[in-house]
Amino acid sequence: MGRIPCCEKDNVKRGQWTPEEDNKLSSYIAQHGTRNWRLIPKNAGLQRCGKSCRLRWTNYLRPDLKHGQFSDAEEQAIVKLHSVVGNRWSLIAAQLPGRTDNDVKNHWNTKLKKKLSGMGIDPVTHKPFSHLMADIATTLAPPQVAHLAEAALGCLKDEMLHLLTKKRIDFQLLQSNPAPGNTTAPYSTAKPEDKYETVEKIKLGLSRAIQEPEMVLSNKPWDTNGVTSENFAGNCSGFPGTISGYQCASSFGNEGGGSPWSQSMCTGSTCTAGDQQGRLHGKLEDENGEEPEGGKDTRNGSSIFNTDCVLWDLPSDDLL
DNA sequence: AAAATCCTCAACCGCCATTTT
DNA sequence: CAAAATGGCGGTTGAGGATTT
Repeated sequence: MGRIPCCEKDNVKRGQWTPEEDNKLSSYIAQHGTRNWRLIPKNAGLQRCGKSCRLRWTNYLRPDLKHGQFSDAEEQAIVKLHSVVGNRWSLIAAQLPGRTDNDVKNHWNTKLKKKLSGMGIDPVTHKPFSHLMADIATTLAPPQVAHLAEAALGCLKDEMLHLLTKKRIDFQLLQSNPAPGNTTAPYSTAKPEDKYETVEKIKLGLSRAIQEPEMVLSNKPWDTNGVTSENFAGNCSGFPGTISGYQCASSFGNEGGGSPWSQSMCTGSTCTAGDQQGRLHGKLEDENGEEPEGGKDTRNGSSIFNTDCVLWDLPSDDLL
């Protein structure tokens, strides 16, 4: 019945590969190829699981792999593709010659996610955080929106505190040369207790917003009283700090008024992962070996955060 | 200079679809 | 057709180097 196990689990070496092991594996594969991973470690004289050998080969030893820094074009491609297919690392890596899914995943998790967050863009949806808040706000009643707004501002404040306390020297320089009209230094005296308080406020605000189900309105206009998207935005715009041009106020309740980035990457409800995922798949099916449009597009020398970037324009009948 | 913290990335884990027996 | 292995994938972990305190 079935097939024999790929390896004896308890007689297998784990952990980092040594240069000797790499040599054995590389030379064996150079001679015999990668037909059967179960047999490869045995035949190559390695005390490794076949799966471990496959990973080592595909992620590190393959001669066609690129090692080293990701270029701007590669980063831009990853961000674009991620906005279309999400965490489908193998699909994304397939569009980046010489990069593995593991490379792409690691780079995303350690660098690109932070870059996007730092710009005020949610790395999951690729929408500005302000748009997400507006989306949520439209489904909540005014009291809940107020709590949510408070929580959101708390989050931003907390993030600013973190940045400012980490980059103390920069902040001190800023204080000695305050920007015109900005005479306040709201975070200069921030104490750990303040930060803790903020976190507690966020938790409280969010839980209050969530724990009022009876106040949720269904398709009911609620902006005649209390907090509206506009005055929520107004509150937000009062926050001393916009992130890379993403003014909270300019995005709220104004789909067309968002950033160029948001327009090109995800424009409100038109950004549906399933739809565009299919488009990518259609592209991957292309067997003529030509570089996809997205690939060319990413090599135009523009920066990763170039606001002119455009998603692939592919036929919608190529859906998955 | 030492300790603590952060960051990167190779490697592993577990799941799922496919393949093989 | 069923059972079990394989291959592939995304998520997670942890060692070790870098940076900060």
